[in-house]
Amino acid sequence: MAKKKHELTEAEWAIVKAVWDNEPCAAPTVQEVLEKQKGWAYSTVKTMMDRMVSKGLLKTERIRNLILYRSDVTKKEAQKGEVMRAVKRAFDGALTPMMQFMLDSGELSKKQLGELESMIKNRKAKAKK
Amino acid sequence: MAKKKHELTEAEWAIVKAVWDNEPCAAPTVQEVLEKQKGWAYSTVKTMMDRMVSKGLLKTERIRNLILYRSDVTKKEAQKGEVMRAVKRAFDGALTPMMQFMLDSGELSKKQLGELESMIKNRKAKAKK
DNA sequence: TTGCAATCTCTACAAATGTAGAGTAGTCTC
DNA sequence: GAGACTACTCTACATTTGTAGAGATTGCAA
Repeated sequence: MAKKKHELTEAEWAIVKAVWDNEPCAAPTVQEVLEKQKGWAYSTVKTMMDRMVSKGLLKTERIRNLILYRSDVTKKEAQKGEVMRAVKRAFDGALTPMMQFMLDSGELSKKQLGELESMIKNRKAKAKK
Repeated sequence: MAKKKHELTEAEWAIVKAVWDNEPCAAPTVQEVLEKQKGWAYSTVKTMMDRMVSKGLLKTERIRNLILYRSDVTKKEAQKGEVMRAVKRAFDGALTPMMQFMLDSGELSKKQLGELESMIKNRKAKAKK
């Protein structure tokens, strides 16, 4: 089975995050969360969730007439899909130039840079093995 | 004037890259590039390019009946738009977790890690000032 | 049993995005 | 001038994504 591509739309992100935070949960639960964040109506949310089921992003379990939703894409999978899409589009698939771009953005504090440096050292040590 | 948000669609990326590589250029030039890459017909490309003009991503200059296109978004602006969209969607707007995620991806060689480490040190030194 | 709340289903529409063919217009060469 | 070539214009359609109201169904409490 081919590796599934997880490239979520803006609305799908909002929904899957709400599901991650509440799963297993019913559609009205997700709708309440997104009513506050986006002002979405129940039928909006339900429609999109059912589409996400069709797309393999969510899965359902029926208990009597209640439908419980669970995510079928992990947070890491979704994040990877988003990151790799950005890398592919904006940096022709090259991870390092994108990291350099982010470092050059000037939005990282000295502390954050220090943390990243430590992480890189750890990474290098492991890569040495 | 508010800062424009540059979040390009998949097709827009393909087109703007071709324009960057050839500007100023006419639509048929872009189409030839994308015919090879995507199999797109002239009218497909022209339509999308004109929509991009409406969206402020490209601009035109008419010389007799020939229309020359130029990008109205720089590579850096477009890259920033893509990166920040990914950060916002997948990491709730936090740059550092995304960089950590990328470091954890295991796709960087020891050499690349070393280069990044050097860059971070430079960045830290500058941030100290 | 009835009424109400909760949830689901059905259906619809709009905008954005992707895709393209047919027709028109201008220029250049013969 | 005619024809060929190049580029533009006009128009259309499909899919995807976003958005939602109205109606139907089920379960529980009174």
